[in-house]
Amino acid sequence: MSDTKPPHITLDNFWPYQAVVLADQISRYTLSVVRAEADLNLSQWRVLAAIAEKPGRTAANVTAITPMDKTIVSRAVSSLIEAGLVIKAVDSGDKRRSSLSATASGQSIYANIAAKLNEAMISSLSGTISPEDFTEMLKVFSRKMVDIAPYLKP
Amino acid sequence: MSDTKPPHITLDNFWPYQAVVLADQISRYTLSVVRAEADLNLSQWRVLAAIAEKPGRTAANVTAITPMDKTIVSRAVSSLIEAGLVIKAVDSGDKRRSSLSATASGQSIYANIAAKLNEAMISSLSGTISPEDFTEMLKVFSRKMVDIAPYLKP
DNA sequence: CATTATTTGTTGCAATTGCAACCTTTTTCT
DNA sequence: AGAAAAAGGTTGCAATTGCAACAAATAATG
Repeated sequence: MSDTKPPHITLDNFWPYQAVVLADQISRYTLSVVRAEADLNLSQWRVLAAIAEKPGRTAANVTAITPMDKTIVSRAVSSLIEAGLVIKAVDSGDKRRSSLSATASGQSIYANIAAKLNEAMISSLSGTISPEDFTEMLKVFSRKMVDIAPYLKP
Repeated sequence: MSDTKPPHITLDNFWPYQAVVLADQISRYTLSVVRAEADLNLSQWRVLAAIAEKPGRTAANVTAITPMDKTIVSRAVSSLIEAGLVIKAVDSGDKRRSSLSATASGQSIYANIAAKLNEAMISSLSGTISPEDFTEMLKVFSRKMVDIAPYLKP
């Protein structure tokens, strides 16, 4: 289908690498906000966000939508519970799983940080690209992920 | 300028988070290829790539184009030298810096892994979006991050 | 020129992560 | 039903990272 000559690949024109660099910047920025607003690390923040935005998720659910493995989620949940931001309720039908939800305090911290992150990201968009175009780009991004997935779990 | 109602943010519609998830998948896939082809970790691979694609770079140069801090680069360079993939030449004009370059063995490993990664990523794009469009998209993303940068280094 | 500040790179140490092994509870298979 | 396999979580340990403190060399300043 394509007989285009293989282009010379360097880090700065290899999109997967650029995506990694970008994500690293996003993570560092996020971490700085999270640290300024609460005593949490990035993993804990991600788990709290996943639970707060949709109460009732189990650890496995959180693992599925997150770039963390179950080890990290398990530890993050423990510390969030200890910190009083999350509570765990063992499922009555299946004693292996527990549904997680944020306490009032957890919800409040989540809402506060989410608002700050959202504001920063939104403002970074203004004047560069329309929200519609950006949404379109995001869809492409997501599709990429699906395409790449088969390579990922060999 | 904008009085659009604040949308409800969740992880799956918050683009910075999606970018992080995508990057994580890319990194994991890259690591699997790197491990299959050489005895290197991700940091070592990134440093090797940076040096092999443009010989003469210093550790500071590598740090600048990479999502790693100088600590990690320093350690990666040490191990790459020890493994015989990279050599270091102290700059005659400025004895603090050393210009780095890949040995024949380092070049060969680099070329091999880069080709495999490139092939996989290209094929993952086919039929969804052209590499050019995708690169364009990434540029927009990068510009975003430049906008955010002021928030980043407080 | 002497002193102070910057740049380049390295090292120690604590925090975070990744992997594998493991325990329980369900599910599947015969 | 009973045995084997799978799912949901947890824990130990080694590898990797991040941060701060340092040393050495060069640049900047009075």
